[in-house]
Amino acid sequence: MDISEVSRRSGMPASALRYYEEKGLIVSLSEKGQRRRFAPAVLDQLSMIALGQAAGLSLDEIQTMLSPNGEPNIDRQMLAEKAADIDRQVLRLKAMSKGLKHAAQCPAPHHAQCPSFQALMKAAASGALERRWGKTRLPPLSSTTVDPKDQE
Amino acid sequence: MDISEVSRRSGMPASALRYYEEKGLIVSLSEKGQRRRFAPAVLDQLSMIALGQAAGLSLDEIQTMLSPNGEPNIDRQMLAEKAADIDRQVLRLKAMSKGLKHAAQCPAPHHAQCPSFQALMKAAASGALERRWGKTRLPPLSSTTVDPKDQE
DNA sequence: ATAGAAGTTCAAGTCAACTTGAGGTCAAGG
DNA sequence: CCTTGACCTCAAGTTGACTTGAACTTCTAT
Repeated sequence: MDISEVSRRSGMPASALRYYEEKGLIVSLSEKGQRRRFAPAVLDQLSMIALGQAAGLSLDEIQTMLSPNGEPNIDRQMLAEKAADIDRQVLRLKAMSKGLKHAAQCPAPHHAQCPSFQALMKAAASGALERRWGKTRLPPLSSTTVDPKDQE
Repeated sequence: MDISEVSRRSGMPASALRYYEEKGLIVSLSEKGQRRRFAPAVLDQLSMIALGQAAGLSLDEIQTMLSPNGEPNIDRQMLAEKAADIDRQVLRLKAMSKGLKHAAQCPAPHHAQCPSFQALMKAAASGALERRWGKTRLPPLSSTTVDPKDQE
């Protein structure tokens, strides 16, 4: 498969594929300067990458999970920790979703002043604010926002 | 309260507080060039900001949710969409957590080759890959990684 | 054989959410 | 009075994951 086919089938832009290869997350056959050719298995790997990203893992983390390199026990440890992180994240997200759903149909003129919204959020916030999670930020996660140039 | 007290009580660095004020997420009393003084309510707002971030909202989105400005009905709509986004994200995260937990104690030498891991991941990936979520990326989310300078 | 579509490399740009640094102000304590 | 330290502003730097552009090469189809 050439890069355009992989791009088409995976949904990822060719530039991203080159970037992943440069980072060592995927491999391509043939020499440098020549056109890349990919084995079909690369599609599975791209699924894994996308999934890992959806779960909040960095490319570096995904790489250590997928590549057959150094200590394998550190892996297991790390995986368990990541799973725990994700579980905590799930709890926070559930609370937030609940709060947002309430706010979406709350009769109060402005939800920042709505007492029950405040109560929900305050409950949810305990634990969210206690510690700041290093550099951990969450992005827009806008499924509904599809800016036009993405469609090109 | 002066900025250092807000910083201490909220856990956010002073630089972030200035940044939030510049962006219009919080307000301070007194003139420019003078030292900032904050009303106690700012702590609640900071909780909301942190919580919104934990739920994957951008500062811009948080701002439109919190500020008493333009159309209020666009708000409701957006809130409901965000809640739905978050629910979808929860599903993906649960699948990922499950997969990771399995991988953490899977007997296969390398989980990329473990059949049941692959099955789990493949199931989870359906939907994660179908569409790419605009520019949506997820960050490290490392609760366990506390780099030393954060403690300073 | 040759146009042009599609590929290549490498450097530089982008974006969000901050942080860091330089240089300046101001109030209080010794 | 003068130093110290907490504060101020404004500009520039950081990080991760890519994207974009320029300049060049290589397939593919006519």
